[in-house]
Amino acid sequence: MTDTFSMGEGMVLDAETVDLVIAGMPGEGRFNELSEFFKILGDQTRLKILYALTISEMCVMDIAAALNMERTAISHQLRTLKSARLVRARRDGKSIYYSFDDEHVSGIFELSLEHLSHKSRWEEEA
Amino acid sequence: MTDTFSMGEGMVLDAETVDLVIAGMPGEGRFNELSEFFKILGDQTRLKILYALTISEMCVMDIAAALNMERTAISHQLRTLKSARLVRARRDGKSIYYSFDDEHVSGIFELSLEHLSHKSRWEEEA
DNA sequence: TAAACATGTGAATAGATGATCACTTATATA
DNA sequence: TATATAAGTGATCATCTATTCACATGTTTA
Repeated sequence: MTDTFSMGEGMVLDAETVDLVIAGMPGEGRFNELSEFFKILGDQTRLKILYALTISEMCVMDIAAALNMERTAISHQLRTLKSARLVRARRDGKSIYYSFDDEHVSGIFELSLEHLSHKSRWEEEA
Repeated sequence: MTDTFSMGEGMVLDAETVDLVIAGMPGEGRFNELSEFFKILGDQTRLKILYALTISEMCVMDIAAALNMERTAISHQLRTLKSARLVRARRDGKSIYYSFDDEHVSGIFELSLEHLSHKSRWEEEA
């Protein structure tokens, strides 16, 4: 038996593995960044906006028209995407045009799309 | 002026782009799968569990000990991860051991970790 | 079989979130 | 400058979600 106490939480079965996990565990801030990033992608409206921006930079009203949604809803989501530095805004007259903030981000996004569409389990069950 | 109506929603500035986006837009189900997948990854506890499982398969109490969290909380999240087919359960006596459901999933996960840790903006601001 | 152990489950609660509405800001133009 | 246009903002509301608590299920072993 390798049972032992750890972190004042109670018995563990495999103390060695638990210690390994704890030792290698990334910091709290790291997990926070990661989860925040995925949270942003965890919304259909935002995903659709990002998809639209892979076609071309677009102004708010055109995005709203393409997604058949209210402008304010799009505006709110664009604000979220902008805060997360996923998209960038550029003013041109009365309109404001949005696009991916950089290729790095659009890269991650398109790569995720690719991997998940690659005949995965999620596809099978649709 | 290329202004025109589209989808009964109102004026658009660039009808061509809007139509392009609409034409190429993946189905609703597709976006649903995608957002569901990212939603799962958009939680610190679940990310930590997944990280732990990259080290080794583990039982519930050991995961709870490693993350310094209550067992029921871990149990609930494991249920979520299992429903999403991200992890698999294997009973061994009193314990139930969890691991990644397949390499495809752990691949996506580790790849995401890699890409985001690659000196991205999120790192800079931490 | 009874007790101990590992995990699962459902209800409850607090906190987060997305869409909508009314309103404001900013720009262009008649 | 007054009006129209495009977008942003703050409050509200309905919904969702992560954790906790009390308890149930399933397994081992004394």
